[in-house]
Amino acid sequence: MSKLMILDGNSIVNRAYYGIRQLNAPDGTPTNGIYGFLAILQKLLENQQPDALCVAFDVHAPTFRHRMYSEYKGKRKPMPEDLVVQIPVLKEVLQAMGIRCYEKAGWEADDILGTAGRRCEEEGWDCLIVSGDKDSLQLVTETTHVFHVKTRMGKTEEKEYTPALFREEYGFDPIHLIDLKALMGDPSDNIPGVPGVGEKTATSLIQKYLSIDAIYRDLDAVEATPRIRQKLAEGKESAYASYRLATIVKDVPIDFTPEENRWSLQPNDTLYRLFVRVNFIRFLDKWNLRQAQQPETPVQEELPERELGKKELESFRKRISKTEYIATVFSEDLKSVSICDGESVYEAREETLGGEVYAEFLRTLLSEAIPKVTSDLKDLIRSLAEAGYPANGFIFDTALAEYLLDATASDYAPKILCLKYFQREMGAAETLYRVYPKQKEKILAEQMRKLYYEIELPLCTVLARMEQAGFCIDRNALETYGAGLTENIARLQKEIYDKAGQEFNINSPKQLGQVLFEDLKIPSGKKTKTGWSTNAEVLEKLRGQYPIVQDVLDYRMYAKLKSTYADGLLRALSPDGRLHTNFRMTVTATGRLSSTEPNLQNIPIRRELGSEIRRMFVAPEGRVLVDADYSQIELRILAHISGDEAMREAFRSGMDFHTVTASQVFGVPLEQVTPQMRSRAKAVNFGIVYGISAWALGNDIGVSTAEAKSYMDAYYRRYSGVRSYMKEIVESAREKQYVETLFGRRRSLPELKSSNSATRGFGERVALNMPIQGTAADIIKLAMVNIDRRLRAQVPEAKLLLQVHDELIIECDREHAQEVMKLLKEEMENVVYLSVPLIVETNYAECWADAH
DNA sequence: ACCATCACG
DNA sequence: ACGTACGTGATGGTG
Repeated sequence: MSKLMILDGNSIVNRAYYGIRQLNAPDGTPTNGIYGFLAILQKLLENQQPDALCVAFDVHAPTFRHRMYSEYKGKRKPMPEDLVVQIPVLKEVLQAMGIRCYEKAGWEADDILGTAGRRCEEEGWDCLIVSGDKDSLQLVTETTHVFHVKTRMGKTEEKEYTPALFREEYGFDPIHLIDLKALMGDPSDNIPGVPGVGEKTATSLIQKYLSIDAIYRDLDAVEATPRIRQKLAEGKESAYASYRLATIVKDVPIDFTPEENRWSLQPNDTLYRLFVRVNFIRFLDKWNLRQAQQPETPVQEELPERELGKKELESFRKRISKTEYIATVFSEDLKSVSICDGESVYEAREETLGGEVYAEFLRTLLSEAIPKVTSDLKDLIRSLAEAGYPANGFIFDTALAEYLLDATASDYAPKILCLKYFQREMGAAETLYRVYPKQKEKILAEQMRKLYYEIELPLCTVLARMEQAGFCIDRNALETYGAGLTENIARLQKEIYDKAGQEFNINSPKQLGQVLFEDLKIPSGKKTKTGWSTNAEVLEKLRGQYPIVQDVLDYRMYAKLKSTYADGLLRALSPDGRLHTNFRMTVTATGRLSSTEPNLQNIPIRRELGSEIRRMFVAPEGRVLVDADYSQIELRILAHISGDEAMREAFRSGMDFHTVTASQVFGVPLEQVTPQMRSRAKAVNFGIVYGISAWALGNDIGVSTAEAKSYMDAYYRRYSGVRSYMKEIVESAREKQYVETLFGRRRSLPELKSSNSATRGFGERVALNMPIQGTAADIIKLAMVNIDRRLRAQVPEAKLLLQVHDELIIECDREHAQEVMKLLKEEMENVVYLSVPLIVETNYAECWADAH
């Protein structure tokens, strides 16, 4: 049998809009509703594979229901403005996809869904109604199912309602949903129902009597309290009116046949251009859309492409040494490179030219004299260095540039940039050649020259060297440590099975939740999302009362250390006995680096057992590790940019900042600050940096929201400059749609325009946090560039190994340790002058644990 | 592919 | 009435 799928357009786009984060087209118009709609549609197409497809929309006009009942509100609250503007674009997209949209003045989308369902039944089709609205469940029959989509706690839940499933949940047939609504009403639509009868009463009445007709046929026989019977009697008219309002119409006068909606996706140029325009690159790939024709206004013909032969090499060398710049794109194995000089695209291959000639060609190409643009420069420098080629003359990295221009984009590959800048596709080398001048102009116009040319670009070389150097690991010690963990895991596993009286997979939160909170009936295992929450915060509270919970906590700790660290790091260890991480420069929204394969920025330290792992991060014989870390850099930056004199003074005094804060917030002399007061003050300080709410703070330190609020009020009284700064930065962000660091790094904040209060709240917290976290990132990056330069001149054997956001680790010969510590402290503390001192603590030892 | 969890600053 | 810290990455389980 054929199947038609019909979507309730307004309700799905609403779910989509609230379900995903803010998203904008390059021209700044919001697109999250459309994107979410298409994401839902794409998933549905994959799972349901309908033969026919269409969408129903509400029309903004009074319906027969309004005429029937003047108070009728129609669908819920008005659509937010930044979703309203997306609807025409969504319809444009649907049209380009060849999907029919139905709407009819005087009826709601629900009525069109009902009509579609009936016509399908008449024609012998199955029908699947997709909606985020429960009203349409009254339409469920054996052949018409309702696919209900809802978003809860940030995730989407989907359910396909059959008559059986509906009965299971409600206890009566789908058609009687109308009777239920007739009794209980619907405040959001202003359907009155029977005053005084709520959901519970209404549900049990309908379960027993099925319909309002049956109830009113013999009201005196209805089993209910006299009071309820009285309400029912008084509300009879209202109930029948509500019944009519709640009934979905199944014969809207529209032309509709399932047949006319037969559908499969036909890629076409209009759709392609539309997706490029709104930057839906993901769907281009997912739906295999390719440019079919040349764009109507071609930018320029694509450049001719040819392979370089041996004989041409000499003249080619001369040619490129005279051009202003060229773009180069290397294959991953470096065995070929394509080059664009603005007139042609050339391909040089080791295979054709021969190893010797190709190598010689590369050496020329990589000289300082030939200015080159590329993408992912840091990775290229590292690959080239590992193959024995020094890389010189790279003047621009398009991915890195775009990261400064748009820090929250997810992909900076040439292909993506090409679509973004030229709305078409071309070869990678040609893309880089053409994108470079445009990006450079923007970088300069946005005052990012220093950030780009003096921090990010030079940092590529520094990071490439750090990755290549790698961190030396004591393999034997790590293996022994891992074996110790294994023993403990086995012991705890046995213990847990014993106490639970059954065997199960402790690593499965689902099974664990089942065992703890259902089988063992441990109480207050509240907090559900997709089941029981079993995280450390929850278990911590039950630990004292239930020995098995303590075992689970221990088990978790050992299992984590074993899988991620002991086994994970050993797996990543190179034959040279070192861990070579990959620093990623274009990932974070704030300007920080990230570290992968392996991540060396999250090696344990907070707990004793975990921090043992840092003993296995060592210096080779005769060498030491020098560790330097900024003390309270983020709070110092806050003191600087907020201009708060009290806070600045606290840092200038050189005393422990959290203690000073505690003394001021709790109004006691410094020497009377207790450890608990200090720790609470510390939490408040952190909260301020993150963009605090009293609720979250209270939750974090285990006091009531009211108490947390009193701390915050005291904090703001004492540091009033911080409060006014926080106000100002959010205001400025709202106005400019972005925030920036001291060095001019930006993060755009479309979230602040959202009509969704949660999204807006997020935007506000980001506005508070990004300038602080980002400035700290800028500062340490600049320090790294300077340190690297000085080390190479002054202590060439010393090597930077690792950066962990506010910490640097260097490996050097033991006899240079003092000199390196001095150099680090000097460079890090004086990299920039703020209104408060930057303080760096240094230390050295043979392993990371002792050096920190 | 996505979630829950947990490691870090 | 709701939903709540900021920024990351790796792992094992699950559908």
